[in-house]
Amino acid sequence: MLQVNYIRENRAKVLEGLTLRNFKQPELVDEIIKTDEERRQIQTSLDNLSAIANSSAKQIGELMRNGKKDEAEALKAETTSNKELIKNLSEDFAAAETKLHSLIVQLPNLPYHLVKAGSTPEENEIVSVHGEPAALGEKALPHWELTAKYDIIDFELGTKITGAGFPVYKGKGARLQRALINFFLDHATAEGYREMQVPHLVNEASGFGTGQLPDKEGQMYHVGIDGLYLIPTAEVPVTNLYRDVILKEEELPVKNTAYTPCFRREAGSYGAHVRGLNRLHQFDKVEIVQVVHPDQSYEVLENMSAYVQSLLQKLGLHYRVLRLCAGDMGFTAAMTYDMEVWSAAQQRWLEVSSVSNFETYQSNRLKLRFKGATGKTQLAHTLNGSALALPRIVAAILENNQTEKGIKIPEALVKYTGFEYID
RNA sequence: GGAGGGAUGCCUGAGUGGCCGAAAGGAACAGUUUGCUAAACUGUCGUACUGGCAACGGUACCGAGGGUUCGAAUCCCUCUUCCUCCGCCA
Repeated sequence: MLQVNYIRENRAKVLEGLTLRNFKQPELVDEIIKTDEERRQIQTSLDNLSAIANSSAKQIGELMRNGKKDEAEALKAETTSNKELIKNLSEDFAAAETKLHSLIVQLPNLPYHLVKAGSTPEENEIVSVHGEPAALGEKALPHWELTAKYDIIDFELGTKITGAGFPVYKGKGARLQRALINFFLDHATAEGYREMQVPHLVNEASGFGTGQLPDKEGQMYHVGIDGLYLIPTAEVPVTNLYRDVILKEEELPVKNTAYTPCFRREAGSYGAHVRGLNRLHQFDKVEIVQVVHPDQSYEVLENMSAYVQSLLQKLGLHYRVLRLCAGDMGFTAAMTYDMEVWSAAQQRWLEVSSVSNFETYQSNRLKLRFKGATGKTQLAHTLNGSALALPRIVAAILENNQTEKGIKIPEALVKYTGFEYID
């Protein structure tokens, strides 16, 4: 959520940023400024009236203590008339705040200056490409055939238990999942992230804090009876750990990592592109999250990107790094790098990680601040990234590493799987 | 699930209708003193909105939301959460 004061003082910049994003309702900005103006006017009147009421109440107390009952009663009568006014103004004030909030929540984050205009995935910038595509013969199979061939992932079985998009991992398939989770977690820990285990269901306040609510309401599974949501990513619980927290400056940067399953409704996406492991309703992911000093957040973003890339390199995957264009970025991000691995059998790039700097967009919602040497509290910057999301990594490993002898497990992973081939 | 007891500032903890944005102690920070460390002494020490060029003010907040009252940390209602006991259970 953008800060009202910032919007008020930087109207032109805000509009410019929104335009870059192709934001459809720039008129919201002026509406926000206008509502804020009203809000402040009401507050001024309300504060003045309250000040009078407070001093009257004090006087009445004074008079009572001195036994001047008549005078006290007279003053009481006078004050009563103010009450109605204060009550009305308070209601107006609350209404203005609610309105302001509901408006400001509709504005996405502003893109960082390096982010280019654009609205479609095709307009994303390719920052770099690493490795070579695996050279596969004519007989190369897509992963959904490989998983059936080696009986390691069962999509139909999952359908019976739950529905489409909830696969069952079997034997070496299950073991591969566990190996990847440990591999990612071990590396994150070595990189200085603290491993956390967090709830997989979150309340509404948490959903709001990281920006899933109210924007992406329909993307999350909702446990209505308890008012809870299944997490679409560990970002939600891990970042919300710091909701309503004022950190000491020396506690920064905060670096946490967590493995969680992720649940996404993915309403309305069907077809060839979502076959197999390409898009699931439940999948596993290791996430890295940082809370940092505003001066450092872009440096940290680069570090996180480099870290994620180091994982892809260790797994021997051909990948590329994209800087998302303004219109393709998530609502809450100021800058995002996507990492995509090459799926040799499908002949397409698969997104396996998204690393973003949210600047103060989340921290403003979360009230996540730090107190600096000057004693001033200010909003921290938050960042997070997948490191990594499993299904598409699995898809790429299966497809790119298929051989006559079976699926060859990447060298770095063998000590985690305990086997070299899936056959 | 049932019964009872709590929730106050960074921490401990006082406060049961006005003089309380909140005692006291501790921690932390700054300074004085000191050969160094320690101790002692002095000062600072919540958040947010808002008025003002500033100096300096105003308002709100004592788990959350409502209510009573001229006036609420204090009384009433609802909710959340923690603790103790009972029941159930991985």
